[in-house]
Amino acid sequence: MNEALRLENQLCFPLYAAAKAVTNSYKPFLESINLTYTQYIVMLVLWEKQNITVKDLGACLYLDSGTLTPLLKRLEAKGYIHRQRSPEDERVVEIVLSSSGEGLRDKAREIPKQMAQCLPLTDDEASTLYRLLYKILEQTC
Amino acid sequence: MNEALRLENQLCFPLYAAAKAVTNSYKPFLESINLTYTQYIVMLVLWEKQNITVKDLGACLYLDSGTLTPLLKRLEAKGYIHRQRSPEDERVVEIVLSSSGEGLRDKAREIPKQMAQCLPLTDDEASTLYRLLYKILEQTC
DNA sequence: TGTATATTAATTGTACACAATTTAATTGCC
DNA sequence: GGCAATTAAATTGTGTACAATTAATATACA
Repeated sequence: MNEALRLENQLCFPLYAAAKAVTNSYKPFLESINLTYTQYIVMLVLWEKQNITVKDLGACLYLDSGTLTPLLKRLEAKGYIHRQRSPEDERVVEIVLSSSGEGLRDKAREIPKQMAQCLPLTDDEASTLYRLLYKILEQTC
Repeated sequence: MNEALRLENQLCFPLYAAAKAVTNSYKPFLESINLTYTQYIVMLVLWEKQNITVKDLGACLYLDSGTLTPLLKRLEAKGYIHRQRSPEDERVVEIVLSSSGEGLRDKAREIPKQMAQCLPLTDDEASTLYRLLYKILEQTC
């Protein structure tokens, strides 16, 4: 028997499944502001920065233009952002928060607290998990 | 300013991003046996069980028929599995490992070790992470 | 200056994920 | 036995993800 190939001996699987479980548990909260999970993390960046290029957004979120371009067009269609070519460099697309997107921030304010209540972790466990996940994110080959 | 909405204060984001990073780092290994990551975890289950219903497979892996049905058809097209309706209950589809799928196990034997070398975690860190992730998986509302 | 190289988004194609619905088969209950 | 309710997959539709290619623009440098 090959113990190494047993599903329960994999670390990747609970990581994969827990990530899906958590993003799914956001859905009821995000539905009320008409966002998917990925759209939500894009809005998190824009609520901090007001504007950012597609390239930098991709670097922040580990997403490429194949994912971002259609997603940003959907956010634009919902009126939360504007997309415009940079006048200095026509290759660059700037994403700018609209006033409607800015207003969404107030409605989102309670979401982190509500989500924290969904997660069955103590503060210590959450900070341990946070540290280990960033270690993976920054150093996995 | 709303600290709670800052990207760096979210636990969900490193979870989401690390899960993607890890499944992506499987790609070079899985390419050699012509599997995607999700197909790989399906094969892990079949290498343990030989056969299983679609329903039970979905319960193991937290996937529904909308994901599994087309994925299993692709695995069948590659010759790794057979799909057959149960004679006792025609609603049920049984997934059975083919001899080609069985043979794939030998080629997969080294993958867990290779992946462990990609992850920058000590054994202790890995087991802590494992425990926290299963806690999330089993108890998140 | 003109051209090769590099950079940035967009596009194309494949493969998940999952909600919602549909279809077929089975079970429960009178 | 007959019909409502339930169950299991499949289907449909939307939205990621990401590799690979393309198109447009900018830069470097001979």
